[in-house]
Amino acid sequence: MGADNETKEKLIASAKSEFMEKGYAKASLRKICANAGVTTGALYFFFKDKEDLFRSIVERPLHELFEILKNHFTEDSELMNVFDVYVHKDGDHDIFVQLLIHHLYTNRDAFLLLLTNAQGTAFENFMDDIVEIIEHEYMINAKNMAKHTSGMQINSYMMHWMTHISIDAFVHLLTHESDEKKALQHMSIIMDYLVSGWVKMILMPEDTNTN
Amino acid sequence: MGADNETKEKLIASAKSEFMEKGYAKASLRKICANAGVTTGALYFFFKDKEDLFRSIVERPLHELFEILKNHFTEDSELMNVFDVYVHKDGDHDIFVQLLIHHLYTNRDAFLLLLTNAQGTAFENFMDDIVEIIEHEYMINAKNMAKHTSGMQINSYMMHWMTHISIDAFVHLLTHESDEKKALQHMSIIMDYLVSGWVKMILMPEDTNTN
Amino acid sequence: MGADNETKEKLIASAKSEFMEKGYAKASLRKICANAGVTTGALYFFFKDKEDLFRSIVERPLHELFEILKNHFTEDSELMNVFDVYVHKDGDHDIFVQLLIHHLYTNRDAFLLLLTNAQGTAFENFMDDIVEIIEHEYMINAKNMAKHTSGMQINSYMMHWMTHISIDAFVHLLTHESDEKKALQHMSIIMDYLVSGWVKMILMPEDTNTN
Amino acid sequence: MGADNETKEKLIASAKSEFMEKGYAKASLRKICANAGVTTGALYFFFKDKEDLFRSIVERPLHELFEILKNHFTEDSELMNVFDVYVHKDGDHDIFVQLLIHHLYTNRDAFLLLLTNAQGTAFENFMDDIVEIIEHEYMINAKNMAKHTSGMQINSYMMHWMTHISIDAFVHLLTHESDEKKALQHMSIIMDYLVSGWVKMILMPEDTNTN
DNA sequence: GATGAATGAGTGTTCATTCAT
DNA sequence: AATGAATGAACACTCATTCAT
Repeated sequence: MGADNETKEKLIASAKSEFMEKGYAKASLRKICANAGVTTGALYFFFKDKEDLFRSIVERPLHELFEILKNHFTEDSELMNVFDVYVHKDGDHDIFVQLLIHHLYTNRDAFLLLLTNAQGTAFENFMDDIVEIIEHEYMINAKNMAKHTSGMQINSYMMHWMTHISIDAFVHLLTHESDEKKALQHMSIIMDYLVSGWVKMILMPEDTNTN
Repeated sequence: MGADNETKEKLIASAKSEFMEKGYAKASLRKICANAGVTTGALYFFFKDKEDLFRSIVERPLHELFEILKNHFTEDSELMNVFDVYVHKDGDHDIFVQLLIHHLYTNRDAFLLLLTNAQGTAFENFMDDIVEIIEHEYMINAKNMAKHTSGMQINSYMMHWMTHISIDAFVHLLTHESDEKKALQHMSIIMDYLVSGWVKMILMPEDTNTN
Repeated sequence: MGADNETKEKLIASAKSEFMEKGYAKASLRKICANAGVTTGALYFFFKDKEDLFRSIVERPLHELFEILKNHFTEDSELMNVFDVYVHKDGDHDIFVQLLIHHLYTNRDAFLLLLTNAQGTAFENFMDDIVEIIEHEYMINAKNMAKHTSGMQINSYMMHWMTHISIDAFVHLLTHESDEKKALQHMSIIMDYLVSGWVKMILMPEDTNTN
Repeated sequence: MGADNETKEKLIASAKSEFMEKGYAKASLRKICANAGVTTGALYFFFKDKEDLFRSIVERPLHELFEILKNHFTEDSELMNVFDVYVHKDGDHDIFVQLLIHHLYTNRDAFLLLLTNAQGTAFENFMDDIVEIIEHEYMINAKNMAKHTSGMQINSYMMHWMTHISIDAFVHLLTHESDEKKALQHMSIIMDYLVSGWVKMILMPEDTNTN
């Protein structure tokens, strides 16, 4: 683990570019090996199979992403910010976003792979999974809000969509802006817009008719 | 002879579900034929090749979508609505959205295919293409706005992102809400939010430093 | 038979050019039908199978060729000309060659097909067959000659080769000279050369060692 | 590792006989593999594709043939022999023919493949190519001859035909005489006959009318 | 006479994977 | 730690042919 094998590194580098270029399903292990200058047998010494190779590329960045998310969401009352502009502790939230973006950009290859070339792997629904997790966290707070606002209930489609575009904002950044500094500037503007959305759209008048 | 061929219909139905399940690239023509209860040769009587089979499913709905877009965007000053809330002719725009959603929902299978399972076909960048077209239309008006607003210029990242989430709003609807009526209700809310975004985010202070 | 069917004619014309272009084996019945503007079923109304279609093109010219050869070789002592220059009745032989060439050129398509694109059909050894037939005729006379020339025997390899290049002279003509008149002029020169070969090379000293 | 691979040898042997029997186009890779006792995948480990397999069989013998031809034709004044019987250095020419025949017979399989079963490969016009090359060499000398013979010009059809049957003489040998020793004896006789043809037929009276 | 539809076996080729060495 | 060889199933696609209508 300390002295990582050179062949393994070459294989991973070669795999990254092949997966990026062709997508997981159409990527050829033969070509990955050929470009790494080794034979197919070598690959199978280091990796169980094709999927394991893919996993090896994205696993650590992904794990660390979940760590970052976990840390953020377990800080009490943290999520209130999102809905309650008055108590919006800008600093805290900004630090989280900054951390997130930094992590995404230092592992940009891996995340681009996950987001756009993972069809056929166990990670093919990566973005949906993240959305689901985040949405669940947000939901707790949304329910609190609804409880304190008479005659209003959660509009769950909007909950879902807002979560979706919130995550998607990061994805779009990663795929369209290669400079991390600019990415942060963009995200600052976008965050304000997203917060306004959370405030405006999450609640709707109670309606017994709505299924 | 008058009536459309039954085998062809069965093949298309079988293809739809195979493409949906596996994606274009991993879909097996053998399985499509087997599920349709015919041999592989039969498929090639009706379709030139795999891509032609895919195209047969999405072509007409796609063509009609472009017709709808073309009609909308060639109506003069139409696009001003998006930026200028005062002259927002709600009715007109609503009719357009209604038409669009109706078209998307009456051809839901085809559009889901196009949006999520077209990797490997000529349509694999379908959404990006649409975004590009729409963005180009919006850009004309954005430039007009910028001209009349001293000290401000277009923030092109926001232009792009707003276009992206505007289109994505329809995509999300299609993939998450199966009921057309509810889809319309959702979209009405979302549209207001999107308009607010166009107004707030498209322009930024002129800055000669920004590249 | 009198009023030959138009579709059949079109099929034959289309088949000719497809066979010519691709050779028998790689020719596609589908394409032949498509170019003739009919469906595959129509072809099978007129022809038993692929080989029958090919046969229909070459059969009559081939049959007539054999008639011409038969007529020529059953005229008594005819072949002596070839070996005995003193009794070489130039006129007769020239008329035969003229007739032969005329037949070959009026059915050039068919013979080119037979000679260069019949691989895979019953006619694939067409030229060898002709060589064998002619050689058999020549052999009778060669044996006569040998009988009257003491100490000499037939060199059967040369018999075969001379027959081969004699036939091949016509083939080369057909494939390299499109003008019938010039073909005749060439053949006149060639014939003299061939006759000299027959005279010089067919007999060799008797040798009991030769197997 | 040192010794050539056994499977590869078996595949080549199997391929030779399949190509010989069916011709290139109709030869089945599956049957070649089955007869070699391996699976189709194995073939693709050693050869890029069907054509590469064919090439592997004929490439070396073909290359060496061209070497032999090149060496022969770059010896100065060598070609004059063919036309000028007085300076005909029998010995030299005989050595060349001997070499040629030896090469053809030690690689008989490959050349039979090239000559009779290469339709569909890059080598399908092999004989025509050789004829063209040789004819070009001969033409240089023929033009010299014509220059020194007043009132005479080259009969280019005869040039071409003589080259053709000269090459064809070797082809006929290869296809009809399996014994190399006898082949040499035959060729000795044939060569004399061919030389007489070159002398007699290549020139014709100048005629401004001939196109 | 001819069509339109369908068959079923065949093609060359690529793939992820395995394993003795 | 890595190679070279081989597997066997799968792939998209083409073919000559058949046959009810």
